[in-house]
Amino acid sequence: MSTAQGARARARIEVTAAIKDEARRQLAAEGAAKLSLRAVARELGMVSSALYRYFPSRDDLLTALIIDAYDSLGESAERAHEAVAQTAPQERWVAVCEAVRRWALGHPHEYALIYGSPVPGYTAPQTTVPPAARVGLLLIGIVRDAHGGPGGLAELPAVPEDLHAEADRIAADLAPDLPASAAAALVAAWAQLFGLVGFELFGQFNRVVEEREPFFRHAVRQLGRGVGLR
Amino acid sequence: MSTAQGARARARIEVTAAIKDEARRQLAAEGAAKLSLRAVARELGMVSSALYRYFPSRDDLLTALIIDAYDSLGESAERAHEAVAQTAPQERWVAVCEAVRRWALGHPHEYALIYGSPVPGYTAPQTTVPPAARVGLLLIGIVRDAHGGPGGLAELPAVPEDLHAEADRIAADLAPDLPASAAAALVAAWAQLFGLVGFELFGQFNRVVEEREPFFRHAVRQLGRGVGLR
DNA sequence: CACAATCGAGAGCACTGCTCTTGCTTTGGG
DNA sequence: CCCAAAGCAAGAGCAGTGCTCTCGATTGTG
Repeated sequence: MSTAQGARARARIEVTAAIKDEARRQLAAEGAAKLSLRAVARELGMVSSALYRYFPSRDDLLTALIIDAYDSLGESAERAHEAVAQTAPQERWVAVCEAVRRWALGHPHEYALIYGSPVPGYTAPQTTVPPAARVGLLLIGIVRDAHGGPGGLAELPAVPEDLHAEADRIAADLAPDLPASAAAALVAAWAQLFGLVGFELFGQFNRVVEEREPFFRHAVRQLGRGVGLR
Repeated sequence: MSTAQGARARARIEVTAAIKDEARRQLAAEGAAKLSLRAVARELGMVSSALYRYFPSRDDLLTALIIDAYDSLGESAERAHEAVAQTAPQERWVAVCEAVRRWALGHPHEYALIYGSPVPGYTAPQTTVPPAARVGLLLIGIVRDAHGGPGGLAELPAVPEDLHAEADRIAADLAPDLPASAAAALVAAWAQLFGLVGFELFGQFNRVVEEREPFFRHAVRQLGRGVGLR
Protein backbone atom coordinates (compact mmCIF):
# COMPACT_ATOMS: atom_id res chain seq x y z
CA MET A 1 0.00 0.00 0.00
CA SER A 2 2.98 2.26 0.35
CA THR A 3 5.10 1.62 -2.76
CA ALA A 4 3.65 0.17 -5.97
CA GLN A 5 1.54 3.23 -6.49
CA GLY A 6 2.75 4.42 -9.83
CA ALA A 7 5.31 7.03 -10.61
CA ARG A 8 2.86 9.86 -10.10
CA ALA A 9 1.95 9.01 -6.52
CA ARG A 10 5.58 8.44 -5.68
CA ALA A 11 6.57 11.76 -7.16
CA ARG A 12 3.86 13.47 -5.16
CA ILE A 13 5.20 12.02 -1.94
CA GLU A 14 8.71 13.06 -2.84
CA VAL A 15 7.76 16.60 -3.77
CA THR A 16 5.68 16.94 -0.64
CA ALA A 17 8.64 15.84 1.43
CA ALA A 18 10.96 18.19 -0.42
CA ILE A 19 8.64 21.09 0.26
CA LYS A 20 8.48 20.25 3.93
CA ASP A 21 12.24 19.87 4.08
CA GLU A 22 12.86 23.23 2.50
CA ALA A 23 10.18 24.82 4.63
CA ARG A 24 11.74 23.33 7.74
CA ARG A 25 15.07 24.71 6.67
CA GLN A 26 13.63 28.19 6.28
CA LEU A 27 11.79 27.78 9.56
CA ALA A 28 15.00 26.93 11.35
CA ALA A 29 16.82 29.78 9.67
CA GLU A 30 14.32 32.60 10.00
CA GLY A 31 11.35 31.56 12.09
CA ALA A 32 7.74 30.86 11.31
CA ALA A 33 6.79 34.45 10.55
CA LYS A 34 9.26 34.67 7.70
CA LEU A 35 8.32 31.37 6.18
CA SER A 36 7.31 32.30 2.66
CA LEU A 37 5.64 30.00 0.18
CA ARG A 38 7.23 31.85 -2.66
CA ALA A 39 10.69 31.50 -1.21
CA VAL A 40 10.19 27.79 -0.68
CA ALA A 41 8.99 27.37 -4.24
CA ARG A 42 11.85 29.48 -5.57
CA GLU A 43 14.41 27.38 -3.75
CA LEU A 44 12.85 24.24 -5.16
CA GLY A 45 12.88 25.63 -8.69
CA MET A 46 9.15 25.77 -9.08
CA VAL A 47 6.67 28.55 -9.32
CA SER A 48 4.67 29.54 -6.27
CA SER A 49 1.33 28.50 -7.63
CA ALA A 50 2.55 24.95 -8.16
CA LEU A 51 3.05 24.62 -4.47
CA TYR A 52 -0.66 24.94 -3.84
CA ARG A 53 -1.14 21.51 -5.39
CA TYR A 54 0.54 20.10 -2.32
CA PHE A 55 -0.53 22.44 0.43
CA PRO A 56 -3.77 24.34 0.04
CA SER A 57 -2.45 27.26 2.05
CA ARG A 58 0.47 28.53 4.03
CA ASP A 59 -1.29 27.57 7.23
CA ASP A 60 -1.61 23.99 6.03
CA LEU A 61 2.11 23.87 5.47
CA LEU A 62 2.56 25.19 8.98
CA THR A 63 0.23 22.54 10.32
CA ALA A 64 2.33 19.85 8.69
CA LEU A 65 5.45 21.33 10.24
CA ILE A 66 3.74 21.53 13.62
CA ILE A 67 2.87 17.85 13.54
CA ASP A 68 6.40 16.98 12.50
CA ALA A 69 7.78 19.11 15.30
CA TYR A 70 5.61 17.42 17.91
CA ASP A 71 6.70 14.07 16.58
CA SER A 72 10.34 15.04 16.52
CA LEU A 73 10.16 16.23 20.11
CA GLY A 74 8.18 13.18 21.16
CA GLU A 75 10.66 10.85 19.55
CA SER A 76 13.61 12.59 21.17
CA ALA A 77 11.95 12.31 24.55
CA GLU A 78 11.01 8.68 24.03
CA ARG A 79 14.50 7.75 22.93
CA ALA A 80 16.01 9.45 25.93
CA HIS A 81 13.57 7.58 28.11
CA GLU A 82 14.40 4.21 26.62
CA ALA A 83 18.06 4.74 27.36
CA VAL A 84 17.31 4.94 31.08
CA ALA A 85 14.21 2.78 31.17
CA GLN A 86 15.68 0.47 33.81
CA THR A 87 16.55 3.18 36.30
CA ALA A 88 14.53 4.73 39.10
CA PRO A 89 11.48 6.81 38.14
CA GLN A 90 13.04 10.00 39.44
CA GLU A 91 15.99 9.54 37.08
CA ARG A 92 13.75 8.73 34.16
CA TRP A 93 11.69 11.83 34.89
CA VAL A 94 14.76 14.03 34.84
CA ALA A 95 16.02 12.36 31.69
CA VAL A 96 12.80 13.05 29.81
CA CYS A 97 12.70 16.65 30.96
CA GLU A 98 16.28 17.17 29.92
CA ALA A 99 15.55 15.66 26.54
CA VAL A 100 12.74 18.16 26.09
CA ARG A 101 15.08 20.98 26.95
CA ARG A 102 17.81 19.74 24.65
CA TRP A 103 15.41 19.38 21.77
CA ALA A 104 14.07 22.87 22.38
CA LEU A 105 17.55 24.38 22.41
CA GLY A 106 18.40 22.52 19.23
CA HIS A 107 15.18 23.46 17.44
CA PRO A 108 14.21 26.85 18.82
CA HIS A 109 11.97 27.94 15.98
CA GLU A 110 10.17 24.63 15.86
CA TYR A 111 9.70 24.84 19.60
CA ALA A 112 8.31 28.33 19.22
CA LEU A 113 5.96 26.98 16.61
CA ILE A 114 4.39 24.43 18.91
CA TYR A 115 4.72 26.02 22.34
CA GLY A 116 4.93 29.71 21.52
CA SER A 117 2.17 32.05 20.50
CA PRO A 118 -0.33 30.34 18.27
CA VAL A 119 -0.52 31.83 14.79
CA PRO A 120 -3.47 34.18 14.61
CA GLY A 121 -6.77 32.89 13.39
CA TYR A 122 -5.25 29.45 13.28
CA THR A 123 -6.58 26.68 15.46
CA ALA A 124 -4.71 23.41 15.46
CA PRO A 125 -6.69 20.59 13.85
CA GLN A 126 -7.38 17.42 15.80
CA THR A 127 -4.58 15.64 13.96
CA THR A 128 -2.06 17.50 16.05
CA VAL A 129 -3.42 16.12 19.30
CA PRO A 130 -1.80 12.67 19.38
CA PRO A 131 1.71 13.88 18.49
CA ALA A 132 1.34 16.70 20.98
CA ALA A 133 0.49 14.25 23.75
CA ARG A 134 3.59 12.08 23.48
CA VAL A 135 5.71 13.87 26.07
CA GLY A 136 2.77 14.03 28.45
CA LEU A 137 2.11 10.34 28.09
CA LEU A 138 5.73 9.60 28.79
CA LEU A 139 5.60 11.56 32.03
CA ILE A 140 2.35 9.87 33.02
CA GLY A 141 3.90 6.48 32.44
CA ILE A 142 6.85 7.27 34.68
CA VAL A 143 4.65 8.38 37.53
CA ARG A 144 2.41 5.35 37.12
CA ASP A 145 5.43 3.09 37.27
CA ALA A 146 6.58 4.83 40.41
CA HIS A 147 3.13 4.42 41.90
CA GLY A 148 3.07 0.71 41.16
CA GLY A 149 6.73 0.15 41.98
CA PRO A 150 8.63 -0.26 45.23
CA GLY A 151 7.85 2.45 47.72
CA GLY A 152 5.08 3.88 45.62
CA LEU A 153 4.49 7.60 45.41
CA ALA A 154 5.17 10.00 48.22
CA GLU A 155 2.18 11.41 50.01
CA LEU A 156 0.91 14.60 48.35
CA PRO A 157 -1.08 17.38 49.97
CA ALA A 158 -4.79 16.80 49.51
CA VAL A 159 -6.46 18.80 46.78
CA PRO A 160 -8.83 21.46 48.08
CA GLU A 161 -12.55 20.94 48.20
CA ASP A 162 -13.33 22.90 45.04
CA LEU A 163 -10.94 20.81 43.00
CA HIS A 164 -12.07 17.34 44.09
CA ALA A 165 -14.36 16.64 41.19
CA GLU A 166 -11.99 18.06 38.62
CA ALA A 167 -8.99 16.19 39.99
CA ASP A 168 -10.97 12.97 39.92
CA ARG A 169 -11.95 13.63 36.35
CA ILE A 170 -8.38 14.35 35.32
CA ALA A 171 -7.20 11.18 37.00
CA ALA A 172 -9.94 9.14 35.35
CA ASP A 173 -8.99 10.52 31.94
CA LEU A 174 -5.24 10.28 32.24
CA ALA A 175 -4.32 7.57 34.71
CA PRO A 176 -7.15 5.89 36.59
CA ASP A 177 -4.75 4.08 38.86
CA LEU A 178 -3.18 7.27 40.19
CA PRO A 179 -4.49 9.21 43.17
CA ALA A 180 -6.32 12.33 42.10
CA SER A 181 -3.80 14.57 43.84
CA ALA A 182 -0.96 13.02 41.86
CA ALA A 183 -2.83 13.34 38.58
CA ALA A 184 -3.50 17.00 39.16
CA ALA A 185 0.08 17.63 40.22
CA LEU A 186 1.25 15.82 37.12
CA VAL A 187 -0.69 18.04 34.76
CA ALA A 188 0.59 21.11 36.54
CA ALA A 189 4.17 19.84 36.42
CA TRP A 190 3.78 19.16 32.72
CA ALA A 191 2.86 22.79 32.11
CA GLN A 192 5.56 24.05 34.45
CA LEU A 193 8.21 22.07 32.64
CA PHE A 194 7.48 24.00 29.49
CA GLY A 195 7.49 27.21 31.46
CA LEU A 196 11.07 26.52 32.43
CA VAL A 197 12.09 25.60 28.91
CA GLY A 198 10.29 28.52 27.35
CA PHE A 199 11.77 31.09 29.71
CA GLU A 200 15.27 29.90 28.94
CA LEU A 201 14.68 29.72 25.23
CA PHE A 202 12.87 33.01 24.86
CA GLY A 203 15.41 34.99 26.80
CA GLN A 204 13.62 35.64 30.08
CA PHE A 205 16.51 34.02 31.93
CA ASN A 206 19.06 36.36 30.36
CA ARG A 207 21.07 38.05 33.09
CA VAL A 208 19.13 36.02 35.65
CA VAL A 209 20.17 32.41 35.26
CA GLU A 210 23.59 31.70 33.82
CA GLU A 211 24.29 28.04 34.54
CA ARG A 212 21.16 26.85 32.85
CA GLU A 213 21.79 23.14 32.76
CA PRO A 214 22.31 22.47 36.46
CA PHE A 215 19.59 24.97 37.25
CA PHE A 216 17.17 23.15 35.00
CA ARG A 217 18.13 19.75 36.36
CA HIS A 218 17.53 20.88 39.89
CA ALA A 219 14.23 22.51 39.00
CA VAL A 220 12.84 19.45 37.27
CA ARG A 221 14.04 17.21 40.06
CA GLN A 222 11.94 19.36 42.37
CA LEU A 223 9.14 19.11 39.87
CA GLY A 224 9.38 15.33 40.08
CA ARG A 225 9.26 15.50 43.83
CA GLY A 226 6.14 17.60 43.49
CA VAL A 227 4.31 14.78 41.76
CA GLY A 228 5.39 12.26 44.37
CA LEU A 229 8.61 10.81 42.94
CA ARG A 230 11.21 10.01 45.57
CA MET B 1 8.99 70.07 30.66
CA SER B 2 5.86 68.17 29.79
CA THR B 3 3.33 70.81 28.67
CA ALA B 4 4.37 74.26 27.48
CA GLN B 5 6.12 72.82 24.48
CA GLY B 6 4.26 74.43 21.70
CA ALA B 7 1.44 73.06 19.63
CA ARG B 8 3.71 70.96 17.48
CA ALA B 9 5.23 68.94 20.30
CA ARG B 10 1.84 68.47 21.87
CA ALA B 11 0.39 67.27 18.60
CA ARG B 12 3.25 64.84 18.23
CA ILE B 13 2.53 63.29 21.59
CA GLU B 14 -1.12 63.02 20.80
CA VAL B 15 -0.61 61.45 17.41
CA THR B 16 1.90 59.01 18.85
CA ALA B 17 -0.63 57.99 21.48
CA ALA B 18 -3.37 57.67 18.89
CA ILE B 19 -1.19 55.39 16.80
CA LYS B 20 -0.43 53.19 19.77
CA ASP B 21 -4.09 53.08 20.73
CA GLU B 22 -5.20 52.03 17.31
CA ALA B 23 -2.34 49.54 17.08
CA ARG B 24 -3.32 48.09 20.43
CA ARG B 25 -6.88 47.76 19.22
CA GLN B 26 -5.76 45.85 16.15
CA LEU B 27 -3.42 43.78 18.26
CA ALA B 28 -6.24 42.76 20.55
CA ALA B 29 -8.51 42.05 17.62
CA GLU B 30 -6.22 40.11 15.34
CA GLY B 31 -2.90 39.40 16.98
CA ALA B 32 0.59 40.67 16.44
CA ALA B 33 1.16 38.96 13.13
CA LYS B 34 -1.71 40.80 11.51
CA LEU B 35 -0.76 44.17 12.86
CA SER B 36 -0.37 46.28 9.76
CA LEU B 37 1.09 49.75 9.64
CA ARG B 38 -1.05 50.58 6.67
CA ALA B 39 -4.22 49.47 8.40
CA VAL B 40 -3.37 51.55 11.44
CA ALA B 41 -2.69 54.57 9.27
CA ARG B 42 -5.86 54.00 7.28
CA GLU B 43 -7.95 53.85 10.41
CA LEU B 44 -6.39 57.09 11.60
CA GLY B 45 -7.06 58.80 8.30
CA MET B 46 -3.46 59.27 7.36
CA VAL B 47 -1.26 57.78 4.77
CA SER B 48 1.10 54.97 5.69
CA SER B 49 4.28 56.92 5.07
CA ALA B 50 3.25 59.56 7.56
CA LEU B 51 3.34 56.94 10.27
CA TYR B 52 7.06 56.54 9.85
CA ARG B 53 7.54 60.00 11.29
CA TYR B 54 6.46 58.52 14.62
CA PHE B 55 7.75 54.97 14.51
CA PRO B 56 10.75 54.21 12.33
CA SER B 57 9.55 50.68 11.66
CA ARG B 58 6.86 48.18 12.43
CA ASP B 59 9.13 46.50 14.94
CA ASP B 60 9.54 49.75 16.81
CA LEU B 61 5.80 50.04 17.09
CA LEU B 62 5.75 46.50 18.43
CA THR B 63 8.46 47.36 20.93
CA ALA B 64 6.34 50.21 22.22
CA LEU B 65 3.38 47.87 22.57
CA ILE B 66 5.55 45.30 24.32
CA ILE B 67 6.66 47.81 26.91
CA ASP B 68 3.09 48.93 27.43
CA ALA B 69 1.99 45.33 27.82
CA TYR B 70 4.63 44.60 30.45
CA ASP B 71 3.59 47.72 32.29
CA SER B 72 -0.09 46.87 32.06
CA LEU B 73 0.55 43.40 33.42
CA GLY B 74 2.86 44.73 36.10
CA GLU B 75 0.34 47.29 37.19
CA SER B 76 -2.45 44.74 37.37
CA ALA B 77 -0.31 42.48 39.49
CA GLU B 78 0.80 45.30 41.74
CA ARG B 79 -2.73 46.51 42.25
CA ALA B 80 -3.91 43.02 43.10
CA HIS B 81 -1.06 42.77 45.56
CA GLU B 82 -1.87 46.02 47.26
CA ALA B 83 -5.41 44.86 47.88
CA VAL B 84 -4.11 41.98 50.00
CA ALA B 85 -0.89 43.53 51.23
CA GLN B 86 -1.81 42.96 54.86
CA THR B 87 -2.47 39.25 54.57
CA ALA B 88 -0.17 36.26 54.89
CA PRO B 89 2.56 35.83 52.25
CA GLN B 90 0.98 32.66 50.90
CA GLU B 91 -2.25 34.53 50.18
CA ARG B 92 -0.42 37.42 48.60
CA TRP B 93 1.51 34.99 46.43
CA VAL B 94 -1.66 33.39 45.18
CA ALA B 95 -3.28 36.76 44.62
CA VAL B 96 -0.42 37.97 42.42
CA CYS B 97 -0.39 34.75 40.43
CA GLU B 98 -4.12 34.95 39.90
CA ALA B 99 -3.79 38.54 38.78
CA VAL B 100 -1.25 37.44 36.18
CA ARG B 101 -3.62 34.78 34.96
CA ARG B 102 -6.56 37.15 34.82
CA TRP B 103 -4.60 39.72 32.90
CA ALA B 104 -3.43 37.08 30.45
CA LEU B 105 -6.96 35.83 29.86
CA GLY B 106 -8.13 39.37 29.36
CA HIS B 107 -5.30 40.34 27.02
CA PRO B 108 -4.38 37.14 25.21
CA HIS B 109 -2.66 38.75 22.25
CA GLU B 110 -0.67 41.13 24.40
CA TYR B 111 0.33 38.19 26.57
CA ALA B 112 1.41 36.30 23.48
CA LEU B 113 3.42 39.32 22.47
CA ILE B 114 5.50 39.35 25.63
CA TYR B 115 5.57 35.70 26.68
CA GLY B 116 5.01 33.89 23.41
CA SER B 117 7.45 33.30 20.63
CA PRO B 118 9.69 36.28 20.10
CA VAL B 119 9.23 37.93 16.75
CA PRO B 120 11.96 36.73 14.40
CA GLY B 121 15.11 38.74 14.07
CA TYR B 122 13.85 40.94 16.83
CA THR B 123 15.68 41.23 20.12
CA ALA B 124 14.05 43.22 22.86
CA PRO B 125 15.94 46.40 23.64
CA GLN B 126 17.14 47.06 27.16
CA THR B 127 14.25 49.43 27.72
CA THR B 128 11.92 46.47 28.06
CA VAL B 129 13.84 45.00 30.98
CA PRO B 130 12.50 47.08 33.87
CA PRO B 131 8.82 46.74 32.92
CA ALA B 132 9.35 43.03 32.33
CA ALA B 133 10.76 42.60 35.80
CA ARG B 134 7.81 44.01 37.72
CA VAL B 135 5.98 40.75 38.35
CA GLY B 136 9.20 39.02 39.31
CA LEU B 137 10.08 41.76 41.77
CA LEU B 138 6.65 41.47 43.31
CA LEU B 139 7.12 37.75 43.90
CA ILE B 140 10.58 38.33 45.32
CA GLY B 141 9.20 40.87 47.73
CA ILE B 142 6.57 38.46 49.01
CA VAL B 143 9.09 35.73 49.68
CA ARG B 144 11.45 38.16 51.37
CA ASP B 145 8.63 39.34 53.62
CA ALA B 146 7.84 35.75 54.48
CA HIS B 147 11.48 35.11 55.24
CA GLY B 148 11.70 38.09 57.53
CA GLY B 149 8.26 37.59 59.01
CA PRO B 150 6.89 35.29 61.70
CA GLY B 151 7.84 31.67 61.15
CA GLY B 152 10.15 32.54 58.31
CA LEU B 153 10.47 30.31 55.28
CA ALA B 154 10.06 26.57 55.38
CA GLU B 155 13.18 24.50 55.03
CA LEU B 156 13.94 23.76 51.38
CA PRO B 157 15.98 20.85 50.03
CA ALA B 158 19.62 21.83 49.62
CA VAL B 159 20.71 22.70 46.13
CA PRO B 160 23.07 20.14 44.60
CA GLU B 161 26.81 20.64 44.51
CA ASP B 162 26.96 21.81 40.90
CA LEU B 163 24.45 24.55 41.53
CA HIS B 164 25.95 26.06 44.67
CA ALA B 165 27.82 28.87 43.00
CA GLU B 166 24.99 29.72 40.64
CA ALA B 167 22.37 29.71 43.37
CA ASP B 168 24.55 32.00 45.47
CA ARG B 169 24.95 34.32 42.53
CA ILE B 170 21.21 34.39 41.86
CA ALA B 171 20.51 35.11 45.50
CA ALA B 172 23.12 37.87 45.56
CA ASP B 173 21.59 39.49 42.49
CA LEU B 174 17.95 39.16 43.41
CA ALA B 175 17.58 39.01 47.16
CA PRO B 176 20.76 38.88 49.23
CA ASP B 177 18.84 38.18 52.39
CA LEU B 178 17.29 34.98 51.09
CA PRO B 179 18.88 31.55 51.34
CA ALA B 180 20.31 30.44 48.03
CA SER B 181 17.93 27.50 47.83
CA ALA B 182 14.94 29.81 48.15
CA ALA B 183 16.27 32.22 45.53
CA ALA B 184 16.78 29.41 43.04
CA ALA B 185 13.35 27.98 43.78
CA LEU B 186 11.87 31.41 43.32
CA VAL B 187 13.28 31.88 39.86
CA ALA B 188 12.07 28.43 38.88
CA ALA B 189 8.60 29.12 40.27
CA TRP B 190 8.49 32.38 38.35
CA ALA B 191 9.07 30.53 35.09
CA GLN B 192 6.67 27.77 36.04
CA LEU B 193 3.91 30.25 36.77
CA PHE B 194 4.05 31.41 33.18
CA GLY B 195 4.11 27.82 32.03
CA LEU B 196 0.75 27.29 33.70
CA VAL B 197 -0.70 30.49 32.30
CA GLY B 198 0.65 29.86 28.82
CA PHE B 199 -0.64 26.32 28.64
CA GLU B 200 -4.12 27.44 29.57
CA LEU B 201 -4.08 30.40 27.23
CA PHE B 202 -2.56 28.65 24.24
CA GLY B 203 -4.91 25.71 24.37
CA GLN B 204 -2.71 22.96 25.72
CA PHE B 205 -5.18 22.41 28.54
CA ASN B 206 -8.08 21.90 26.15
CA ARG B 207 -9.74 18.58 26.91
CA VAL B 208 -7.35 18.11 29.80
CA VAL B 209 -8.20 20.70 32.42
CA GLU B 210 -11.74 22.02 32.54
CA GLU B 211 -12.06 23.81 35.86
CA ARG B 212 -9.13 26.09 35.21
CA GLU B 213 -9.54 28.52 38.04
CA PRO B 214 -9.46 26.13 41.00
CA PHE B 215 -6.82 24.09 39.23
CA PHE B 216 -4.65 27.14 38.79
CA ARG B 217 -5.15 28.28 42.35
CA HIS B 218 -4.12 24.90 43.69
CA ALA B 219 -1.12 24.74 41.39
CA VAL B 220 0.21 28.15 42.38
CA ARG B 221 -0.41 27.41 46.03
CA GLN B 222 1.86 24.41 45.60
CA LEU B 223 4.27 26.66 43.76
CA GLY B 224 4.32 28.95 46.77
CA ARG B 225 4.98 26.00 49.03
CA GLY B 226 7.88 25.11 46.76
CA VAL B 227 9.61 28.39 47.53
CA GLY B 228 9.09 27.99 51.25
CA LEU B 229 5.81 29.79 51.91
CA ARG B 230 3.70 28.15 54.55
C1' DC C 1 10.79 88.42 8.79
C1' DA C 2 13.30 84.70 6.90
C1' DC C 3 15.30 80.33 7.40
C1' DA C 4 15.25 75.68 8.90
C1' DA C 5 13.06 71.90 10.95
C1' DT C 6 9.00 69.17 10.85
C1' DC C 7 5.18 67.07 8.85
C1' DG C 8 1.52 64.84 5.48
C1' DA C 9 0.77 63.22 0.95
C1' DG C 10 1.76 60.57 -2.98
C1' DA C 11 4.26 57.59 -5.99
C1' DG C 12 6.91 53.71 -6.23
C1' DC C 13 9.77 49.31 -5.14
C1' DA C 14 10.07 44.70 -3.86
C1' DC C 15 7.82 41.52 -1.59
C1' DT C 16 3.79 38.46 0.18
C1' DG C 17 -0.46 34.82 -0.10
C1' DC C 18 -3.58 33.36 -3.17
C1' DT C 19 -6.65 32.59 -7.58
C1' DC C 20 -7.52 31.55 -12.25
C1' DT C 21 -6.53 30.14 -16.80
C1' DT C 22 -3.69 27.75 -20.12
C1' DG C 23 -1.50 24.05 -21.82
C1' DC C 24 1.22 19.52 -21.04
C1' DT C 25 1.81 14.78 -19.01
C1' DT C 26 0.45 10.76 -16.74
C1' DT C 27 -3.06 7.41 -15.66
C1' DG C 28 -6.54 3.99 -15.80
C1' DG C 29 -10.83 2.09 -17.86
C1' DG C 30 -13.34 0.78 -22.12
C1' DC D 1 -4.47 0.16 -27.59
C1' DC D 2 -6.48 4.70 -27.14
C1' DC D 3 -8.56 8.40 -25.31
C1' DA D 4 -11.01 10.96 -21.83
C1' DA D 5 -10.10 12.28 -17.18
C1' DA D 6 -7.30 13.65 -13.77
C1' DG D 7 -2.95 15.66 -12.08
C1' DC D 8 0.38 18.94 -12.75
C1' DA D 9 3.54 23.28 -13.70
C1' DA D 10 3.56 27.76 -15.40
C1' DG D 11 2.27 32.42 -15.91
C1' DA D 12 -0.47 36.47 -15.26
C1' DG D 13 -2.84 38.95 -12.09
C1' DC D 14 -5.08 40.84 -7.63
C1' DA D 15 -4.92 42.85 -3.25
C1' DG D 16 -2.21 43.55 0.29
C1' DT D 17 2.35 44.42 2.96
C1' DG D 18 6.80 47.23 4.89
C1' DC D 19 9.49 50.76 3.60
C1' DT D 20 11.87 54.77 0.84
C1' DC D 21 12.00 59.03 -1.45
C1' DT D 22 10.49 63.32 -3.06
C1' DC D 23 7.61 67.36 -2.92
C1' DG D 24 4.95 71.02 -1.01
C1' DA D 25 2.88 73.02 3.14
C1' DT D 26 3.06 74.20 7.93
C1' DT D 27 5.33 75.55 11.96
C1' DG D 28 8.73 77.28 15.38
C1' DT D 29 12.95 80.00 16.03
C1' DG D 30 17.04 83.00 15.34
